[in-house]
Amino acid sequence: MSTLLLADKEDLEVMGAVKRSNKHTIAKANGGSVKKQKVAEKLPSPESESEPESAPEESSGEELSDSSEDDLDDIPVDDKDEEDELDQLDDVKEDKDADEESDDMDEDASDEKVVDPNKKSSKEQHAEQRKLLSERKLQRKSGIEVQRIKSLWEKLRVNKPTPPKEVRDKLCNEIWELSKDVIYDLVLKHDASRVVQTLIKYSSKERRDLIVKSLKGNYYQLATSSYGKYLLVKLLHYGSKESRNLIINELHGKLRKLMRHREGAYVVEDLYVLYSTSEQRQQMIREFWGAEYAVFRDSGKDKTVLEIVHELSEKKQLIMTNLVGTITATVEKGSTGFQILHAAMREYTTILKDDIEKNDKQIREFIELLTEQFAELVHTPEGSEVACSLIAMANAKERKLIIRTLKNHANELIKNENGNIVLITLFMTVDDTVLLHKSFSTELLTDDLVPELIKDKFSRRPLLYLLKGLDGRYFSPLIKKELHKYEELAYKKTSKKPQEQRRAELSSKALPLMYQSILSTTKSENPDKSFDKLLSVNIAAQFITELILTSTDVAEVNDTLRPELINEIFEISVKGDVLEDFHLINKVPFISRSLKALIQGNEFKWDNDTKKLISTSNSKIPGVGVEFAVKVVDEVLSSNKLKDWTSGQGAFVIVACFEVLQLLNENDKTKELGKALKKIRKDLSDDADNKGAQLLLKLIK
DNA sequence: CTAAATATATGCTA
DNA sequence: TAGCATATATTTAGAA
Repeated sequence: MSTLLLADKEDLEVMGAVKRSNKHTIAKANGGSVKKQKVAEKLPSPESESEPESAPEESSGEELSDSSEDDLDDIPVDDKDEEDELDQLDDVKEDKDADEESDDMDEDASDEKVVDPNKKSSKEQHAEQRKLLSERKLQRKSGIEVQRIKSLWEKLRVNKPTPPKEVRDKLCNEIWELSKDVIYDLVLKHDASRVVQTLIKYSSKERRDLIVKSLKGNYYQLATSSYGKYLLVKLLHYGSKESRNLIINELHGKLRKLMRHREGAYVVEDLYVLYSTSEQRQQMIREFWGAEYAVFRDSGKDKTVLEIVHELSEKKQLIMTNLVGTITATVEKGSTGFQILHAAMREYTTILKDDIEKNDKQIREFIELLTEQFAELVHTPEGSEVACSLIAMANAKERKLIIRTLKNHANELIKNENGNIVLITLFMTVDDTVLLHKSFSTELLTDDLVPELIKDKFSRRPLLYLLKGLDGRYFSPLIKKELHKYEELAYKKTSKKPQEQRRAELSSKALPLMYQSILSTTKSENPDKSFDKLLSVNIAAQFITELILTSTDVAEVNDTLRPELINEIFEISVKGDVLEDFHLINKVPFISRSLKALIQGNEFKWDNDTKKLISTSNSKIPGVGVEFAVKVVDEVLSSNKLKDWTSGQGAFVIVACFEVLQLLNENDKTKELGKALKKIRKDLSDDADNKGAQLLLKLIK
């Protein structure tokens, strides 16, 4: 029943701290799956109604009979009675947790409702029962101590006002004196283990270490206990390196069993994700290789699975069987989201990839096992790696099924740091571009989503891939290498279509959708979703520039969509008074770069060797390049704003225009601009801090 | 492309 | 042991 009785603020603090300390990598990704689940379990939604708290007589024995700990038999009932009076808040939570946890409870609860009106009349019954139970309680192991400790604890844990430190320390010391010899009798009981948790929280390092030592030999039991597991997690959280090491080593060899255990699996997951060093993680994963590694925890140390597998061929079969056994059991248990499992899967996948011909049967089976759960994989780095590798090795039919699963999670997939890589892998490997487009592009490239997607570092990546391929500007060498590996793997068997053709097919379908969605913001009623808000975000503006500079043979884009978008940008960032603070040029420094990019278009680029602008052989894109430069110059000159433009960031825009015009021998315009610039030469030289202005001076010499 | 900035891991000191 | 400093990897910005 109530596994989560211990969920109080302390637990949440632990989780919070934990999340923060891991924000960059795994835990963050994990937050999406495992962690969140747990927190959700612990924090029932406030709106759900609170059940009648006092447990009715009937519900006592049965619900506990399924509990594996004999020690626990009748605790929850009497505890409940007590707790009701002592701490209503907590109990509301607890009862609800209990409901979620066990069906029996639900039934009991609904029974109660019927009885509820009679509650008052049963008061005496209650009193009687309470007496009975407290007698029984005293007979349990260390019963007397438990009673006294608990009453002390009640004083300690009141929250408002929090007891002053001296009082707290005094209470802690008293509790410690009472409990130090009977720790193990306490930790498996739900309320008593809470006492110990509080004790740990307020204790010194030495005392914590003592607690850890006194529980030596009992950690497996603790991990598998519904109540003890929280204590164990607290020990890990507050414990020293040595304590953690002691616990990890004691659990080593039992991890596989723990992973299959309802409670134990969570402890192992926490241990792996939050409380172990990378070396310890490797050690934990090795245990999944097989008995030899479970017994000798250093066996195979500093070696990769592949190295082991290559050493002895008979080991390969054994390790594979062991790995897939644990993985299958855990997946079937419904814990596909566990990160430690993802790590095990990665090991297995590494072996599979090693020889896709010989491992064909296992590959097919593994893919089948995971197809329906694919969305659970993609949020962790390891899981994402597994997902990408499997997609690469899957045949057309399997890919189709995987896509069907992922389609339902397209939004989370593209936004996630690790998930977006999976989407790109799909874009790079699946030949059926019609299916891809239907499953993802039409889902994602909507008026609502696109502005969001292009503002985000991760979610814009798949879109950028469609535009530019694996451009080094947006894809770090590491990621590129990874993606190329999947690509290579995919082309060994399933994928046939030339990469550029695939991307062209996808992007020609996606481009109009992107344009339309971005253009829709110019008509948005909501000021927060307006076009200029979008342009004010650096990476969004950058994306829009890339979009415009992507050449295509889609007529709709060339004839209407692109000109429209260019015009919107022109209206918003070139027209108007550049001296005003709210003008985009002043508000968003990046805009001048975007404009410069548009002025240079695909036709020109800066050559770092000759330190000059040169023409490129790229196909010209209508509306940008010199065409845009002329448009800007005309606007600036005709409205007499040249001086305004050259006095700030805008000067770089004018520089770009001048260079482009000069290079193309557009003599009339160049002369016109040059003349105008010479007129304000003095202003330029006065503006010594403005590097753009100084560049202009050099140009008109 | 390079330099600066930032994030991350690791070691060290009080 | 916590906080700080240092070394190192990765990301981001820069304006000849």
